[in-house]
Amino acid sequence: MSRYNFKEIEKKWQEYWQTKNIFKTHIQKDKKKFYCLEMFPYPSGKIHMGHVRNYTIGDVLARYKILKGFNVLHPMGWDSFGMPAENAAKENNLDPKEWTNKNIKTMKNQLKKLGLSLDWEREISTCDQEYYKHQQNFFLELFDKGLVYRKENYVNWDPIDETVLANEQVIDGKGWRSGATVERKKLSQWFFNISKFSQDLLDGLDELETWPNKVKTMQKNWIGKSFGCEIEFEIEGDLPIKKIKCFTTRPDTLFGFSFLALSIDHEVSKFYGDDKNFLKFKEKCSKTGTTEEAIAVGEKIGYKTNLFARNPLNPDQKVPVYFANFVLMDYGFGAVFGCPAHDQRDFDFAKKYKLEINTVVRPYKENDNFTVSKEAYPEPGIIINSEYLNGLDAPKESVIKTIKILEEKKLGKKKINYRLKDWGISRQRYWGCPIPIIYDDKGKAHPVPKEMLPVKLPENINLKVKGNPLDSQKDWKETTIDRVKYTRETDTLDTFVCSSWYYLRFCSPKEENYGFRKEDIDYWMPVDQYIGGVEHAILHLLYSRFFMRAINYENQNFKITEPFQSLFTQGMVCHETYKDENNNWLSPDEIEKVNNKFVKKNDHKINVKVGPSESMSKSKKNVIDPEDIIENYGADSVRLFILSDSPPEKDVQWSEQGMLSSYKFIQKLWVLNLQITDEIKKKHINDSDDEFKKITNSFINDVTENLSKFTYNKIIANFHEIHSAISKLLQKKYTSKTIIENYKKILICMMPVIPHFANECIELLEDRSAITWPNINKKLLVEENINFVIQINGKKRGLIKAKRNISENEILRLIKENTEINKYIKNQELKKKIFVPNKLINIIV
RNA sequence: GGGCGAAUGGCGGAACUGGUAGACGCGCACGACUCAAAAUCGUGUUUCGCAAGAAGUGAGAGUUCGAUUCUCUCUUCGCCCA
Repeated sequence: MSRYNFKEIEKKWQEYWQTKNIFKTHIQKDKKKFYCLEMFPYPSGKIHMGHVRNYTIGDVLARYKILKGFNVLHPMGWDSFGMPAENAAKENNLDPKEWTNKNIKTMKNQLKKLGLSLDWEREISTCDQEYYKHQQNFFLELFDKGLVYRKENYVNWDPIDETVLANEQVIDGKGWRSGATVERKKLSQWFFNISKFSQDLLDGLDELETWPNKVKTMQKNWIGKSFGCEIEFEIEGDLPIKKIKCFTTRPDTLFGFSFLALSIDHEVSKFYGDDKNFLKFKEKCSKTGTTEEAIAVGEKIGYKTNLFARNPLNPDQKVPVYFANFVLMDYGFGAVFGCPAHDQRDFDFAKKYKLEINTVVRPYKENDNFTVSKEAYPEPGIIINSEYLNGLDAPKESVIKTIKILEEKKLGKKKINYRLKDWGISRQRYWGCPIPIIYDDKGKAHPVPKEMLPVKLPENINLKVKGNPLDSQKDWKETTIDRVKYTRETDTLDTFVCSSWYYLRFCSPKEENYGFRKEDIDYWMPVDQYIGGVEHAILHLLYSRFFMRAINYENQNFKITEPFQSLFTQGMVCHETYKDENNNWLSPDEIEKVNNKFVKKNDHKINVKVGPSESMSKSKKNVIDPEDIIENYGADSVRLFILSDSPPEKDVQWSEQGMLSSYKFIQKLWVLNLQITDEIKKKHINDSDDEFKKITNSFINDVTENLSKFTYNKIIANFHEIHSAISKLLQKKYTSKTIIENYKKILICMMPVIPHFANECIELLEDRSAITWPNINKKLLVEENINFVIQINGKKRGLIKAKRNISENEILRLIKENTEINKYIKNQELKKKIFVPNKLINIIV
């Protein structure tokens, strides 16, 4: 019997799809569209198992929708700007562009070997000037709309490499490459005014019914809407500052006020520029780190000014004003009022500087004499020691009431605050999209005239210079327009900008004059199903949602505001980890199993410690190369395995045995296929065609249902079930018509998962009827004979085979006849019986 | 510290609105084929028990005729934010 030759057959179909341009898409107004998009990869060199999983999940859906008759847009491209290219180029003396394009070529080949239903004619690459010129144009559009601005902002500065570091490049306060202590440095940078859309981005989440709740909650928290009040404190002291504004969500605790804390960057700080002690304090603050986390964990320290703030609700009370390291300039107004009794951070601060701790909220269970002693009480309760606020339910009633009082006295006003900060888009790097801005000799920023776009990234430049390479590229940096000299902006755009609109570009990948054509957007958008890793739950998705709004702002380019109708976040691919006796990581191909023990290959004396299964990563050496697997087992087997063991949203454990078993299963299906084609040639008289039909029908039903619910792992179980069901069926005799008809339907159901195999088998059937997703016959799903469950006192005591819609009395009669079951009831009083039609009866005795 | 989620055999995981717990796969055991092994096929596989039977979905309670599913308390783990 011939084995299934996956190499030959997969190659055959992949060539067929390519040469016949099967997956090429264009607008067909008479057909329903379906836009299936997976997050495009960064061309790092080779595809990894995470890609295989992501793109297989998407491909199953895309192929299913094609079979369902949709006009499916399923594109792929490359998120090709970014630091790895620049780093690799620096290390190996290469051109980032060459390095990137080489990787793209390799990875494209690998993706093709997976047999994905992609329209490669729509391929885009963000480092391509045909792509980024439109991005520069969008930047200028947003600039014109006032959604782009420049301001001074702090960055992580590596003083040795003279470069700006991203947050993830700062490890324990040190530069990842140089090891130098990272400094805070102020740079003038460009920002997108995303915070203008805070409320809109929050409201939009409600529309996204099919997004995972987890992602929506994460976005909600990130936007961080809080309801509170802006209070102006009167200041006493010898400075020209007479008022300081501050935002609080708990104005109701004002009677517990005991200090006012300011950020070291607050405008008041400029009056302390000559104060040596303050400068020392400021330096100490910058050492504790700038991230919010570092501040939360680190010691709370303060610097006492000679100023005092008056309590607006209690004007006789004056409290000291401090600079404190835990107050951030970005949030509120860079000033917070301290209420130690009801905020742990304020409490710690008050203890340290021996400030008053006045209890103004008591727990519901306590009486009015309650005082805070060992730790702050931030929970809800009843207001005490606060004159006219006493007795109010805090914070529910008390906050609203206090704001009302403050507003009446013109001391403050209601305010909604958002945690979401504007999006800093300047990156001091070479390998990114140039920002289309030029500066005149006075340093004023001007947009590059649109007809001069794109601002091309210069090639063949020296990356080994310190700082931003573009900065030292004089002939590029200096430019003359209309005989006026300008210098170019040397920062490039955050690569998140590139991925914020690529889904629009896929609709019109070849359009030259603008980023997209309205007609294309109106037809294809929104993305019906977006699939990717949960690690992009906040930034990428939020930025994309912002970008749609920003492009649409002031000129309605298109109707929709949300780019991704549905979102699916898949889990990671994990693998066991291995270490030798010296705790060095070992890769799976460096070990083997001998006598039930893992030992090192080539040296069986070395025992291998098996660690927990963790997400595949090069550093832990627990990676499996998809290319090797495809080479050895074929694409269909890999696709089958990557879907089989776990639900797509959860992590999946890679297992060599599981992989092998998927491969074997395809071989088994092939054997079955040969049997069937053989059977078709014989001319039987029908034995029981209905049974074949029925089994096929319920299989179609199961697969269709599992497709719609994304429970792809259960589809693989369905495949196994149908395989064993048909194997049994073939022992009976059927007409070839029955077999062809039903078997073809089964193969069609397999097409989304194992397309090469299923297409080959269908071709061998030599049946001319159309290939479309089979319909489900609802009537055939109803079983005539059922297993009726008999429970005595809630315990299962037996099954009775019965006809559908059997009556209660009939079942009771059958129970009486059944000695096995009857023995549990005999001689006992019948108290109650519960009858669930077609399911069970529970008899209580 | 806050938010969200999860916990089911030796392992990955099924179980529709509360109604037969353990589908399907891996692993394991036994059998067939073979001189033998691999491959393949077949049978079995929650635990205890020879059996009848009993127990059983992280722990403890509650609602219910009936709970993996609903409610409460706790434990552990994961993710995100701080």
